[in-house]
Order: sequence, then structure tokens, then C-alpha cells
Amino acid sequence: MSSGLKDEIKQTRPFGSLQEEAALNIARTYALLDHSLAQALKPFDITPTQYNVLRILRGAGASGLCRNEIGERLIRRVPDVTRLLDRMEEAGLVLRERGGADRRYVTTRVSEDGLKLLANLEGKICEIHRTQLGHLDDETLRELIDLLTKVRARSLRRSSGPTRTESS
Amino acid sequence: MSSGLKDEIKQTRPFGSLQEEAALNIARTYALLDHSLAQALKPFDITPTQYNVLRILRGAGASGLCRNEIGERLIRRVPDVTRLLDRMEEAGLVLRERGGADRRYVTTRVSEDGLKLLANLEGKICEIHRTQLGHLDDETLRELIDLLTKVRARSLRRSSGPTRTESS
DNA sequence: TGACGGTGAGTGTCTAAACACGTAATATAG
DNA sequence: CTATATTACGTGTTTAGACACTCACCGTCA
Repeated sequence: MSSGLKDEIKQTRPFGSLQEEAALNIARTYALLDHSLAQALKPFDITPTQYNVLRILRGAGASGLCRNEIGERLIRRVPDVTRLLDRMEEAGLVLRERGGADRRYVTTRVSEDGLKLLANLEGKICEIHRTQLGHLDDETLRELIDLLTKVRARSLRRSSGPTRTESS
Repeated sequence: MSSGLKDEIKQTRPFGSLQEEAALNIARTYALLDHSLAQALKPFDITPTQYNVLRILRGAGASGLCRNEIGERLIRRVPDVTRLLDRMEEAGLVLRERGGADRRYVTTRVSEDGLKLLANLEGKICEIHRTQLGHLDDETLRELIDLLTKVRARSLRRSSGPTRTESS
């Protein structure tokens, strides 16, 4: 069981350390999950990151969020939120508006089309999650979540995540 | 503890399901680990994927591997192994040679420089892993590895990983 | 022996990521 | 009230990822 990854990637040598094996397991598992999510989202012409943005903006509601706030809430930090939003604006999923008290800020909000897309996606996404993780019971999932939270605990003590090169 | 991710990404709503929360935890954790690895490798002018290739080829030894075999052993499958190897060949890290019985195959091997780079990297990589995961004891790491292996178990029953668009 | 399907590798092209730099608006200090 | 720093956003450019397509070689079988 614990040497499953070695077979998957046809590795001949033992892992250098348990830490390395754990890191590779995380990477491998993420690759599988992300790939299937990306495939599922492709018919809707959005990427997992764009889906992430849509959900963030839906959560923010009518007041919207500025570019940097969106960047900070992304699961995977990306160094070019501007053009990510450019593409989503062009696709009609979000609306941007400069103004308000501080004229540096550009507020981004989900559009009606964006909300409709999210609603359409909801069932599909649940199905993906069931396919990916439905074979594990709640206790196992909770345990996994707790362990991953522990993994991140060290990083969190020192920074709020990968530093983005923009605005740094 | 289990709501750590919500704070990290400043999420206001509860997660849709435990499955979703687990998937997002995996993604978030991977993003942190991958980012710090990429930063550590940057002074050596290679990416995590290139590092992965170097280790695969070192494991394969003098007989080398053909392009598709390399692609199958990567932690993260990439759809353009050819140009990945192009870049590494240009950097002097690998050698490619067409020939042998079946002249369709192109055998790739690590170069001397590639091996030297790997040797130089070894200590650095161990240090990274200690920084990332050194706060967890062996039992905890083993547990995490076992859980992630369970997560992947379902995918493995149906395919050997994300299908690559090339050669499919 | 020569047409055929399958396999291994590579190319063209578009999109996205990564990184350094630049601009505009606000805050702060003297 | 001006000079400077800081913040928020955008742009230019290089590199890598994604996907469809083509070419070369092999085995097979009529």
C-alpha cells in the first residue's frame, strides 16, 4: 500500500526519505485531481483557476473584490491576476469597474452569466468530487484534511502563502 | 484546526462537502510545496519537472529511456515531453540519440553535467523537505502517505494516470 | 511486396504562467 | 505643501503548457 506511488511512476530506487515520499504523494495526487477537474471544466471553456475566481467572487457578493484580494484568496496563487481577469471579462463572466473613493482600486464582480455558469456547474462539480473521493468515508476524509492542515501549519507561521511576484 | 483552509483563503461560506474540502486542501498544500521547491531550484535554472526528469534518467542508468517512458514516469504528466527534453538538451543536462534496433525510438540519457547538478542539488532538496515537512514525525507522514495512496486507488483501477494527449 | 494500422517522435499554434518593469493614485514625512 | 515612499494595477517579454496535426518507422497480412 505505502509503496503504491513507486509502481505508479515505475520508480526503481527507494525514496530518499519519508518526507520526500510524502511530498511526491501530494504532488501526484494533486495532479490526478486537477487533471480530472480540468477535463470536466473544459466543455464550459474555463480552467480550474477561473472556476476558483468565480466562486471567490460569488462569495464576495455585490460589493465585489479588488484584484489583489482575489489573488490572495486563490487556492493556487498566480502571478498575473490582471490578465486572468481580462480573459474572464472578455468571456463575459465578470465585470470590472474602476472608481470609488480610492481610484487605484478596480472592483471586480461576477456577472449574471458567471452566476449562471456556476449554477450549471454545481452538479457537475459534486459529481467530480464523488468520483474522485467518493470511495473514502467521512472519517477518512477528515483525517486527511487534518493531516494536510498540519503540513501547511509550518508555512503559515511564516507567510500567508507563496509570495506573488506582482505587488511584492 | 480543520477549518484552517477557510482562513487561509478567507472563505466566508462553508465548504460544499467534505470531499470538496479535502480536494481543496490537497491543491492548496501542493501549491505551497511546489512553490517553495520551484524557488529553491530557480538558482540552478531548472524547474521541478526538469528535476523530476533528471532523477528519472539517473534511475534508468546507462540504458536511458525513450520519450514516452519518461512521460509515463513523471509525477505530473506533461503533454509536451519533446520540447521539455529539447530545453534540457540545450542546457546540456541530457543527451539524446536516435538509433538502435527500432529507429523510431530516441534514447535519452543524463549527461555528466546533469549528474553533477543532481549531486549538487541533493543536499538542497533534503533541506527543502525538512523545511516543508520536518515538523511532522514519521508516523504522521506514513499516515498521510497511506491516505493519499487511498485517494489515488480509485483512479488507478481505471487508468494509469492523466492521459496525455500526445501519442493517444 | 506493398497497402494498412499502430506506435514513437516531432511541429504549429494558441493560451497561460512567470518575471521584471512601469504608471497612476494615495499616504506619509519633513 | 512639496518630496518621497507605498500601494494597486497594468504591460512587455520570455518561457512553458495544451492540443491538434504530421512525419517516420515498424509489423502484419492480403
